[in-house]
Order: sequence, then C-alpha cells, then structure tokens
Amino acid sequence: MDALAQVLTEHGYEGTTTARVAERAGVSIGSLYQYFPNKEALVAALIEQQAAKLAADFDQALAGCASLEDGLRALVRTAMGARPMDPALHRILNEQVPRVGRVAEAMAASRCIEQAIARLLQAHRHRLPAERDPVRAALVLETALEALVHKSVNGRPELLAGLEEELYALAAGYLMAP
Amino acid sequence: MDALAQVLTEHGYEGTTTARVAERAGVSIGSLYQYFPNKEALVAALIEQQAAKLAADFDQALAGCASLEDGLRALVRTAMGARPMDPALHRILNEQVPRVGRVAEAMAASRCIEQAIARLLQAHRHRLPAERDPVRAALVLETALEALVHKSVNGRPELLAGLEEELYALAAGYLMAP
DNA sequence: ACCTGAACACCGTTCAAGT
DNA sequence: ACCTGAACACCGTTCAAGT
Repeated sequence: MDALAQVLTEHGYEGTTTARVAERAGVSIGSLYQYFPNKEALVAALIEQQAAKLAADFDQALAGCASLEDGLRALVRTAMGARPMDPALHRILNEQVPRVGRVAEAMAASRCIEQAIARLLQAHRHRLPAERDPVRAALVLETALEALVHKSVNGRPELLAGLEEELYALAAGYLMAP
Repeated sequence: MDALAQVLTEHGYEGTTTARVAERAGVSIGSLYQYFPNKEALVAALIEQQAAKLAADFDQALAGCASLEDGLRALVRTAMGARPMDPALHRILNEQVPRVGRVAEAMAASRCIEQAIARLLQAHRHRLPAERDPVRAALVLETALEALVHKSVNGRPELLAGLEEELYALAAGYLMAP
C-alpha cells in the first residue's frame, strides 16, 4: 500500500504500472499477484483503507455533540478537513472510485458516514420539519458536502475561502427551513 | 462520435478499444488517428458534445423565469432531466470526466451552467441575504445538484423518489435562510 | 491529400521453474 | 508454501506503402 501510494503520487494513475509498484515494494511482480488478483483490486485496497479512516473521523467528530448546531459545525469541519495526507493522492484515488469494481467497500465507508450523520439528525429530529426524513437528509448532506469540498480542493480553489460558512448555511438552511 | 457512443455503451470504458471504434465507424485505425491524436481526445470530444448540449438546456430553462421560486423549480427540473440519452452512457462519460485532460471544455460547459444560475440569482438578488454572493451561490448550487442527481441515477436509486422536492428545499433553504 | 493495416512499444497477467 | 521473472496476450499508436 505504501509503495502504491508513492507511485500513484509520483506518476499518476496511468503511469502507475504493476511492475513499478512491485519494484518499489521490493518484491517481484509475481509476488504482487499472489496477494492482489489484479491492478484494480490493488487500487481498491488503498481506497478502502483511506475511506475507512475517513469514516472513523466522522464517527468521532459527531459522537458527542450537544446541539444540532454544534453537530453541523463539526460535520462541516470534518468534511473540510478530510484531506488526510497528500491532496494529490486523494484526488487521484477519488477519480478512480467510480471505476473500481462495484464501488464495493468505498461505498460501505460512505454509508458509515451517512449513518453517523443520520444519528446526529435523529437525535435532534424535533428540530427538523416534519417532511425532512433524517436518513434521507443524511444522504443528501453527505453527497452535497463531499462534492463541494472535492470541487474546491480540485479545480476551483476560489471556493475554498469562506467555504466553511457556506457549507454551514447550506446544511442549516436545508434542515431548518420553514 | 456515434460509433464511440455505441461501443462505450456495449463494452464499457475498458472494453472500448480504438480498434473497435474504428471498425464500428467503418474506417481503418489509421484514419481514426488522423482525426484524433489519441483515445483520450476521442472520449473528450464526446464529453464536450454532451456537456454543450446540457449547458444549452440550462440556458433555455432559466432564461425567462419571472420569480426566484419559478427559477429554482426550473433549475431543479432541468438538473433532474439531465439524462439526455442512454443513462448508462452518461454514467460512463461522467466517470471519465476527471481523467480527461485538464477537464478542458467539459469544465467550460459547467461554467456556462453556473453563469446561467448566477444570472437568475442576480436578477433576484434583493431576495437573498446580504452575505450570499450570487456567483458563489451559483457554483455551490450547480455542484450540489449535479452530485445529488448523479448519485441518485447511479448507485442509490432510493434517492430518486421525491428527489425533486428535496433539491428544491436544499436550494431554497440555502438561498433564503434568515 | 487521404487511407490502410502490419508492426512496434508497452502493460497487465500468468505459470513453469526455483527456493 | 512462497517467490521469481521470462513469456503471453492485448491495446494504443505509428508509419511506410498504397490510392
């Protein structure tokens, strides 16, 4: 995994050959194929590793929030701080997510995050309008925040300044509208 | 472009070889490379074609909206109806967008859509809170709606039922919050 | 001017042989 | 049991030869 992360960062996805990863890891190409059935599975393993770490971050951040407002602020902060190590690596992996298998376990981590958000919303459901289902709202928020952080990190850096307040307004307006 | 679209739909991105596209188009592989420098440029051309069409849809839908509410409803409807032809093809192309060149012209279409939304918001800026910048809000809305429609079409179909009202609540709550 | 397709370079994957 | 790397299959791309 470390060798893969290094090669991806240095050469991008297309430039990442199984031979290069094996060489960097100090094993033969045959050995690599003993542990991973193909290149896709190799990349998927790294994606799952990062996704699991991210899901744990959300779980921890949202666990003990007293008010809905505190919870939303923690949610926004965690979403924005979700640039674990190298942003370039994060970007490369994100681009590969849709193409890796059935999105498999990366989707599982995404569902974990949704569930953490859903628990927060359920704990304060008396604050939400009647028509706002907490589980569905959690999916909406996770998707929207993830897309906005992603776009601001990659491609549209002018979004980054003041994004935190913007995301809070988006979440709060959606959840607590008349 | 037609041959490419067919082969992509039938075989997916990995299964789409330049040889197969050339064969389907009824030309030799050499001819294909006379018009497109490489496979990426070939796919990029199809992406640009679809993106331009989408941008035109938004321009038209948002042009003559009397009220902000009408405009937002048109925005949500257009975003949801943005499944031009084959949804499978749309999905395959979307997955390739981040990997195609500098995102080049697909990004240009995305900016056209943002500008169409920004014009709508600017026309009704007296309805927005003072801290809500129309240009930035347009970028936020475009990103969030696109991500939610994309996720509901691909991967999470349970989102689709009632999504239109959900998106409207998200947009209206964000724009017209206290 | 434009087309053709055999040939080339390269990469993912396998498997017979080694330890 | 596990490792090795030459060999294979396949795909993107080129270019000498044809029209």
